[in-house]
Amino acid sequence: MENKISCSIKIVHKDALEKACAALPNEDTAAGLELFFKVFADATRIKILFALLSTELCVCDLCAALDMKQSAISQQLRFLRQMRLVKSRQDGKSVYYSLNDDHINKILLTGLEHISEKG
Amino acid sequence: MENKISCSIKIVHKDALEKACAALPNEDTAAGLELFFKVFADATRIKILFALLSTELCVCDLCAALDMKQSAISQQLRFLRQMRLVKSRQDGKSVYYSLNDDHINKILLTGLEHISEKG
DNA sequence: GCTACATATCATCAAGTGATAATATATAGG
DNA sequence: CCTATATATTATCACTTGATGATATGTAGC
Repeated sequence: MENKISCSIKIVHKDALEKACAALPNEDTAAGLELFFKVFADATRIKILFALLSTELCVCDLCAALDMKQSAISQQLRFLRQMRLVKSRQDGKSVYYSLNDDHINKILLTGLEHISEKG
Repeated sequence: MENKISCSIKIVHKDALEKACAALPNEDTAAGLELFFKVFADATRIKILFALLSTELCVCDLCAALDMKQSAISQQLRFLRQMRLVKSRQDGKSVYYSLNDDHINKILLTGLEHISEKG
């Protein structure tokens, strides 16, 4: 029998299963991680963040840099603002966006390292 | 005129725009980063990775630990395998999965740090 | 070969996502 | 106040995604 027990229908490995369950994050943590990584899981948002790494930019600048429609940029900026990754300040008719999180650079670099390692 | 030039319709900031464009990743890099982060942008995959951090597990174990259908687990495992984040070995009728990437722990920790900082 | 079990794959479907066009809001200048 | 510009918001739509059920593949024991 080694370390196997019957679990309703299937056979599972008792010790391993207990370890696995103990290692699992709770639902809130899992959802939080999912949301955190989702922010970076989109090419448009990634480009916006890279652009803002170099300098503060208004919405128009981002539209020009990414060659995308203003509404699309604004929508992604709203998401990034809600996630507290960017902040905005108004000056005249323009709204200037800049990064609001010191870790963004590190996070993006982690990703870059990873994809450069894989062929 | 400060630093503004006319760009087709809108007004952009020349210096800032040049910096932003220079900072942009190319399409391949952006797509690679998007894919990389997408792997972690799903609660089911996150749970699988956490579970595998603790020990090697067969598909059945993961189904039990996450309380999900076998086909759903297998699909996510296939994706993780294609991304080279996990590897599998067959032993009898079971297939055992384990992590195939040293950075997974670090990446997950980065996410955990980040969400714990935000209220 | 037949059966039982474990895993993989496939088809389907509901939900989420992101770009677009259209519209609304806000600001500056006359 | 009226106009032009900049940004935000909304509705729509095509596309993606992830879970499910059904089915196929594969392995072990008889």
